[in-house]
Amino acid sequence: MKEDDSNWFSKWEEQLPNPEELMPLTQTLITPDLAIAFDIGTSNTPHNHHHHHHRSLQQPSPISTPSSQHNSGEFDSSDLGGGGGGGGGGDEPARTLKRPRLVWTPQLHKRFVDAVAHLGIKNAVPKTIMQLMSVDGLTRENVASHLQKYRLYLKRMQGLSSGGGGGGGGGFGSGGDSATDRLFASSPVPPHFLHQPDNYLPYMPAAALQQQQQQHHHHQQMAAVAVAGHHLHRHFGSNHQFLSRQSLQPVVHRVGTPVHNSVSSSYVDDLESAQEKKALTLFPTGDD
DNA sequence: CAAGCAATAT
DNA sequence: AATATTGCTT
Repeated sequence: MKEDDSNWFSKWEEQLPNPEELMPLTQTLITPDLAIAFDIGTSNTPHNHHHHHHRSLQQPSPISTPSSQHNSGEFDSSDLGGGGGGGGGGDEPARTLKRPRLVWTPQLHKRFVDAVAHLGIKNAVPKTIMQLMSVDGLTRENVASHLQKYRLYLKRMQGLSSGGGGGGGGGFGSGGDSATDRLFASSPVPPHFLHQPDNYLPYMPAAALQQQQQQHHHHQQMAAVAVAGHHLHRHFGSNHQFLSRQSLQPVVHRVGTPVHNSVSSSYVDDLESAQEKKALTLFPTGDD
């Protein structure tokens, strides 16, 4: 029996490239206008009239999508977002702008799980998780939706497996694992997730609580947001994945806060289940 | 308003 | 299928 395409696809998932490797980080992917136009609205920012809308939501990433193995670096990213893209005449699409669907890559999910783990179940609410993840482009709703699903996944698991559940690579319902579960299963589930949320870590989350949507730091953080231009099809031809990075804003960021943002830097993503034990230093504290 | 959750929509 | 969105409750 030959392993069908799913095989390479699976491997691709696991070996998921880190942003650093793929992203030359040549330019800001999301323009400030766009950024504020979109996600900030989640909290407040009633209305900013900005008649300037760039539609450069995504750029043709140099990334070879799994399917485009032999991509020639063509940018067919085309419209996307609508930005209206090319819409032609109308350049007032800002109102109807829709964000592309977020693709939860294993790496991104890992970040999500890490955030939840470090926050504790109790403090792990969408807004906080979102802030802790520090991923540009992530909205509260993105997280909320994912969190909901994730909780269902956890519950589902508590029922059938007490032992294999958390194991990275564990978690396989006997016959009940859907592809969705594969995503969730790709990251190690902290043990206390599966139990009753007894009061753990009564302290510590303080450092994590930052109020700011706008990111600061002009350094490498990890932002791996992939957006689907169209429906995801794992077929050759049309499949674009874009890794976006943090968009740096010219915003003056105050250093007056005695609290260090070590939050973001405290993250160390390690791929434990990876075949390769390449320890990814997402936050090279040394290169600073 | 934010969060949680089920149902529903795309 | 995977996410987003909506409705309703807390």
